[in-house]
Amino acid sequence: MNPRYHHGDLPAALRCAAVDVIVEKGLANFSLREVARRAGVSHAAPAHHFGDTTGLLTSIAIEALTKLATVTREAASAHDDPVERLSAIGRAYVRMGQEYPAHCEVAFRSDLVDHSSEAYATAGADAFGVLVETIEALARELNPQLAVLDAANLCWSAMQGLLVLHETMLHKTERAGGEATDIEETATRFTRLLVDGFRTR
Amino acid sequence: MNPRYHHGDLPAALRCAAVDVIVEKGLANFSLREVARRAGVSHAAPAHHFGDTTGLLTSIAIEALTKLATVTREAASAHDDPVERLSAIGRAYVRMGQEYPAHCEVAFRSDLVDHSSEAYATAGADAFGVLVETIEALARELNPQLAVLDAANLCWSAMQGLLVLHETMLHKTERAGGEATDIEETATRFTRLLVDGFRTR
DNA sequence: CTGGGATCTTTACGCTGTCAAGTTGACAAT
DNA sequence: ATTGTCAACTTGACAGCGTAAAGATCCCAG
Repeated sequence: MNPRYHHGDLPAALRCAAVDVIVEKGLANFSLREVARRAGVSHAAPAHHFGDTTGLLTSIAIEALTKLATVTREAASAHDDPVERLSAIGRAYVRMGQEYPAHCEVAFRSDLVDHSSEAYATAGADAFGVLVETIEALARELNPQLAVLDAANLCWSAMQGLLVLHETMLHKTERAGGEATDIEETATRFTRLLVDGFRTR
Repeated sequence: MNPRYHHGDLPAALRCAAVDVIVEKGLANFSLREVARRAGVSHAAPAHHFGDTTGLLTSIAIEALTKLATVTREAASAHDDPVERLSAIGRAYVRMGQEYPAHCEVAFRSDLVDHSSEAYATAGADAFGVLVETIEALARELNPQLAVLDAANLCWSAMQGLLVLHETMLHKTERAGGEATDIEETATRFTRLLVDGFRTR
């Protein structure tokens, strides 16, 4: 269509290459030069578009949050019952963590992304909005006095924590001779515990 | 007492220097050479003791988990009521995240620490044990059918997520014109929600 | 007092991010 | 048609980094 200098859309190509690098070599061994190499451009090209490693990773984080909003919104729309909706959102969250590990690894790393970015904030707010809406519906139906924002933050924290700690949890149960648990099932059980609480009812 | 080559205990000195570097320049700009410089030794000395960046950071992660076990155990022992105990553990967890940010930033970063380390696994199991014991007591008193392991994992995930997301949460409420919330208070409210659930009782 | 192993230093190499300066292409005004 | 200008890269150079190999220094066992 509109080929610019050498590429159609170099920033997007660089984002893809970056994701590949992260998946293959890990975030610790990530390098801008390697990214440039894979995209077939000179080593300084990324800096021109993103300025910085932080710039490139922030761009990926924004992609991640945008996709997260889409995925959870879809999952939520498949159910009427708010509890089911919440459960579906949780599953969608951790499923995305499996399907796009690089994106999710970057999304909330405050040392790697530019938190003052406007686009990052709005994308995050959008994704969080899906959760808040669902919990508002849940509150309307099950508990008008529920502190909606706290509950939403707790859900988010729980799923985020699950994503980060799942590997550790697996190692732990493995050591104890237990059976490996699927992360989506765990997310479902977490949701049930969140809604019902630890006490008997 | 027993000064070896140049130091009394170089590995410990290196760990301290590493923590300082992380606090000052962030994990992203961490470098072994800088650590060596601060400890007053040659740039290759760290490698001799820890082999690798991963080795040094794993060592710090083990310190973190050990301290976490101590801190939460202390906090728990101050209360009799298991719900209060759980709440105190949560507060202790996030308080440690504030007091030892470098340690906590490293502790669960699967890309930076060696998960196959024996010491790391046992330290983690010890810290987790405190939580499990408390929740077992809670289950005995409030709900014999509670899935203790799930509940413990959920608590851990929630507090870990809170630690990671708290900065993001602040940015969010700030944008919405809300008041800044203390992380320990948030942890307390999270615990209450976890125990009571989202439904009315 | 004499080896030998542990602890650290020195030297050297390739890779990295960053900066300054140059090159190339597209397009608008003249 | 030429020129000017701007964006999109490339090229070259530099200091800092991790790592590995080889040398120096200390401690202690025999």
